[in-house]
Amino acid sequence: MKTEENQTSTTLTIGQLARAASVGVETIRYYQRRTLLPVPQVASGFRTYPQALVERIRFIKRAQELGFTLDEIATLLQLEDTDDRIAIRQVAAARLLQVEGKLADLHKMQAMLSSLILACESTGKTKACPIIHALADGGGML
Amino acid sequence: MKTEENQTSTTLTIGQLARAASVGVETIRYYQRRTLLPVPQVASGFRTYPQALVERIRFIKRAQELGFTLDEIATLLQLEDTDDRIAIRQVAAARLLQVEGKLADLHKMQAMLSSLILACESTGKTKACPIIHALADGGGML
DNA sequence: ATAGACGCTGTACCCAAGAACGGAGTCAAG
DNA sequence: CTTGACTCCGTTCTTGGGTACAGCGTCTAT
Repeated sequence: MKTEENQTSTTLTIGQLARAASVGVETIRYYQRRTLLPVPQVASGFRTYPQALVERIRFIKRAQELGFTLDEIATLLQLEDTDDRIAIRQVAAARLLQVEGKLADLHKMQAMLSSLILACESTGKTKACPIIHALADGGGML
Repeated sequence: MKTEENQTSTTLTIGQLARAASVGVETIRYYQRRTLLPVPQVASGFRTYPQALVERIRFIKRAQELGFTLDEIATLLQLEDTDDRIAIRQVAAARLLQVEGKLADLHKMQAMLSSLILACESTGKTKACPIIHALADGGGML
């Protein structure tokens, strides 16, 4: 019988936890170093991890998908317990602002790139390539 | 009389070049290592840089503002001489695709964050904070 | 009892684009 | 001739989020 199915079933080894949460073992250790995850103190031999940590890791991963940094996520995890809605919203709002700033930057880049490509396609070879030209002396657009 | 104004006026020291192009001296050396900039071979004492390099550095900086990596910029600088429009457009188009991919990601993040913040503001304290809740069990949105 | 699969600790490495530093050489002015 | 500013060269540090070892200990099935 395999270790996997035997083990009291309420606790996991780090490898089982990693597989259950679809991350690498090294990732868990890294989160422990960052104190995003607790390090169970068991002293004898190997550590045993409660299954609740699977959800905690998923929390972290979902927050990352929304662009939160691990530092911000650490804050959110602390706020999770206190249910301090205002502080939680502040973290989320700060993140939203960053996202919107980045969006604005990228929209500008998109506009310039696509217009330069278009200009390059429709310009005859008599003139210098508009893309290079724009970069070389940034005539107003940049 | 200061060194600055004396110096044959067609060439610059690395520090003057850096100031003229609004970058740090270290940045110029870094670009030299990356071969984005030539290293003038002068042998005796200090190197002297032609003023044309100011424009070359500005080219690099403008391209960076459009999100090109230094590797892509190195390619563009090579293509500048050959005027190979098709290759230039390929580089620009590849960059545009990346920008658009990132834009799509950020739009999703923005939508989720703003709806979560709104939900959190309008939810009474009887229920768990929707932001935390969404991260904790990702009910469909994530 | 032993092989092989895991776990533990600590350290180093990856990416980009520089920034920062230390020690030595050089140059111009007073 | 000394001072101060600059240059050169090489090396290390930074940020974020991990990954990859190396060298050991431990657990478990056979």
